[in-house]
Amino acid sequence: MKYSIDHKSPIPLHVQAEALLRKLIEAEEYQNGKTIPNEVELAKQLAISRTTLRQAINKLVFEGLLVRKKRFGTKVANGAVSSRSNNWLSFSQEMKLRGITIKNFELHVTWVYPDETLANFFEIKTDRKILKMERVRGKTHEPFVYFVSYFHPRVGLTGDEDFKRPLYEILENDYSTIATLSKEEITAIAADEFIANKLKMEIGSPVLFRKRLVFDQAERQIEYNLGYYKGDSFVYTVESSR
Amino acid sequence: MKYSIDHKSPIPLHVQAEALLRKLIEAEEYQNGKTIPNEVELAKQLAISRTTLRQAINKLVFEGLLVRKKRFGTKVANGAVSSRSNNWLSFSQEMKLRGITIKNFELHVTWVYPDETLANFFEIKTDRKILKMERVRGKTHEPFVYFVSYFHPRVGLTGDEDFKRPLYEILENDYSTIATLSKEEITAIAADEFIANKLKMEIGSPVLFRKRLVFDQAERQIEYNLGYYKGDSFVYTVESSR
DNA sequence: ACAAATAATATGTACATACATTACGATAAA
DNA sequence: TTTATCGTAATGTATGTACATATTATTTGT
Repeated sequence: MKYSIDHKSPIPLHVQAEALLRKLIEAEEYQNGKTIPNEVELAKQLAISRTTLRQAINKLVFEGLLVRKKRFGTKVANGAVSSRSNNWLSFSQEMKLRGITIKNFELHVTWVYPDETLANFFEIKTDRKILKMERVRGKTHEPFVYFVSYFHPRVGLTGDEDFKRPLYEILENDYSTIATLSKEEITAIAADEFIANKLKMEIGSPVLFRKRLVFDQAERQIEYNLGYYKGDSFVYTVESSR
Repeated sequence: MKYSIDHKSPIPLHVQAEALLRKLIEAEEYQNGKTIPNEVELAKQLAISRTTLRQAINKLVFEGLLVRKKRFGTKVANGAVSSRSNNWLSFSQEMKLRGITIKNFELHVTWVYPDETLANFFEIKTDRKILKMERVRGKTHEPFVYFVSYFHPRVGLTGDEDFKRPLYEILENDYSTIATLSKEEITAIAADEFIANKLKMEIGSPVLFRKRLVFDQAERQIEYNLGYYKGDSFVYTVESSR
């Protein structure tokens, strides 16, 4: 066992255990589809109680990373290895499999000071930095999707943390922010007067309405987005309320 | 206390407790923003141990329905009251707030036998019924969005279970299917040769690509969708793989 | 040889218990 | 009046223990 648990650390044991399991899965120490050691055994190895270990495993099961099966054991979910499988890279790989080639994408992540509006939205002060993420996805030199997302400081990103190493590592050390889930709902609607006016487009133009729920252990936030075509690029505005 | 827990029932106590809390929140017995009784007290009331009660609360916290705060207590998440808040009804209400009126929507839910393709996709036999959900959203008599979704029998719907009472009630009694989360990712892309061919449309036409992760405690499933405009209606096809 | 009973082994459920941590409020000291 | 300190009430963390349940593997009976 390469890694182990530090009983003197202020970080809760179950959180450490969760992180450790994540690492082992990601490093494919525990491989795709294979079972991990049984709870009693593993608890003994890590020198923690089975109850505590289960707390850690539960989270990963809930996330879909691990799958429990009685008598058989707990295995790494098939095709779901590591948190990487939901990120941009795997996305483009999947697209490739479908015969779609995607080139020239850009990703820009920065910490910025929010303007008045955003600060209000997040209910923080303007001197507290938030994470800004811009994504441009393109195909043969023509970018056609542009995302801008801002994240509340409390929300430690949302599952595709893998986009940029250094940042990922920063977050990796603060496991209190890890249990984050997001849920999205997107609808294609026709712009009515209100929206058409707001976006300076004609009534009836197709608009994407995106509702995004981000929730960590602490609180839930809702983000609204309106997306529309502008020329030959697709613009995604962070609209929103809470 | 109107409801209580049946210690003789084969249904696990923590599952019963979870269901009970859900009911109380939904019935607004425990109101939006208000704290629920403290854990020690509530455990005593329900005649279960605090540990067991916490197991139930944990799930709801993870879902975002409840919010814990030390010293203060556990409150019903603000603006998130009951599972209803994420469903179609609340959606249209929100739209109304934004000045958009949505009328004439239809919702059709049936249990159907899957065809060969779908059965393959879900890895079930063709004699096992699956849930089919059709949604039409319209505005002033013109439907502009059409959804078709199929759900794996194991997945007990995904959070907007509230669309039709009888069915919701069926599921309500099988709490093993309740801990379901879904995660969606939608991208607007320009159709390339592959897609254009598949959907019989011109290269470059705007297409929605939807990737949907549904995972319950047992397993994770991925659903891919391609959406496109056909005349003045929007068609959403269930594509995909697992 | 094959079916039925049984054992073994993993997770699942449940409890009692203890102490840690956090944050607010009240009280005391400067 | 302001600042420290301390008490308290909630959740947070952690363990030990016990028995239930489901599933596979083995043994037993015909």
